[in-house]
Amino acid sequence: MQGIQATEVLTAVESRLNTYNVRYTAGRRAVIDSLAKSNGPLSAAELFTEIGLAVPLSSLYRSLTVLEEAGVVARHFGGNGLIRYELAEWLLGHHHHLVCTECGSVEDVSLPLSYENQIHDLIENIGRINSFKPLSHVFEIEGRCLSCT
Amino acid sequence: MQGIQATEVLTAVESRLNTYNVRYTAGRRAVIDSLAKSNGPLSAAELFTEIGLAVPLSSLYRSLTVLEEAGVVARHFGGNGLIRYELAEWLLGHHHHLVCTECGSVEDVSLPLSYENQIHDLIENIGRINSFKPLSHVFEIEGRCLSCT
DNA sequence: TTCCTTGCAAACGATTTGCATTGGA
DNA sequence: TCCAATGCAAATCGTTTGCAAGGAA
Repeated sequence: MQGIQATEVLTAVESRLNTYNVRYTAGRRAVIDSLAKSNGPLSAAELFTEIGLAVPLSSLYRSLTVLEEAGVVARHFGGNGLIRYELAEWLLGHHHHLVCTECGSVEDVSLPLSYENQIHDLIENIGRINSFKPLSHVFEIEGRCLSCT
Repeated sequence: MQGIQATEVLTAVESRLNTYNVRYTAGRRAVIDSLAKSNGPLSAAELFTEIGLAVPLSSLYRSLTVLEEAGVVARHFGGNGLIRYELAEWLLGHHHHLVCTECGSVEDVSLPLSYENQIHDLIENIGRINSFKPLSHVFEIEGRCLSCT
């Protein structure tokens, strides 16, 4: 994990929201806390049950929108068509996802640097071949997780 | 493109649907024709305007469901959260997607075999490291397409 | 006839929005 | 105080379904 430490996440988010003039309210804290605890991206529904019914769904969505605009949360459109949310890359570190086709869970994985370099070079070459300017990429592995084997 | 020739696609689909006892009706033909002409996956809405208003959306969705069950069409959950449809891999050949973050278009790309091998090996290794049994993968490159540069 | 397919309209789940109220700086 | 943030209910979007009518074997 090249991201900052878990304990630092909260203060990092707080200062970032300050510079964006966005209040760090209880509802938004609850979202950040849940995402920081999770070891994979969560859908709105998962966050809802996770947080408890204290925060209504509509507020949850509004929090997610605001937090995304402030750059502390990232949307993630993954296999199976669900929208999931996770902390932004500068907080969490660059990573990829293992998606279990059985139970639907999504787990973060960090790859060894040599693997990331390989992927990076591949993408550069593909972009060059196709006159396409690559900015980011989605690289997910689908399969069976340990508990679903 | 390791898929079969475009002219053969239609007859290949027809014989496959026959073995599945699924009729190859005008509406379904329209779907297959549009997908065969496209050089990237299409959403239901895109297919709708593409085909013309002759086929109502609900029938379009039903066609897509049937064609997917028969294995001639594949769903694809991509960036920006839209569900897009494309011909199955045995018709189209294995490929990846270039997703334009500007205009939202998705273009198919076939990679040189050596690249595919690299990706395959990477995935195998990652699976081994994480005790995760890889079955398939999503590898998409996001960036600016030629006309949006 | 019999079963598959279609069209329309209504239902549905996920997400967004309007508006009046609350709460923090 | 004042504006941002919230809660609720209603609206919206993409997709699915019930049901009755149409069409092929």
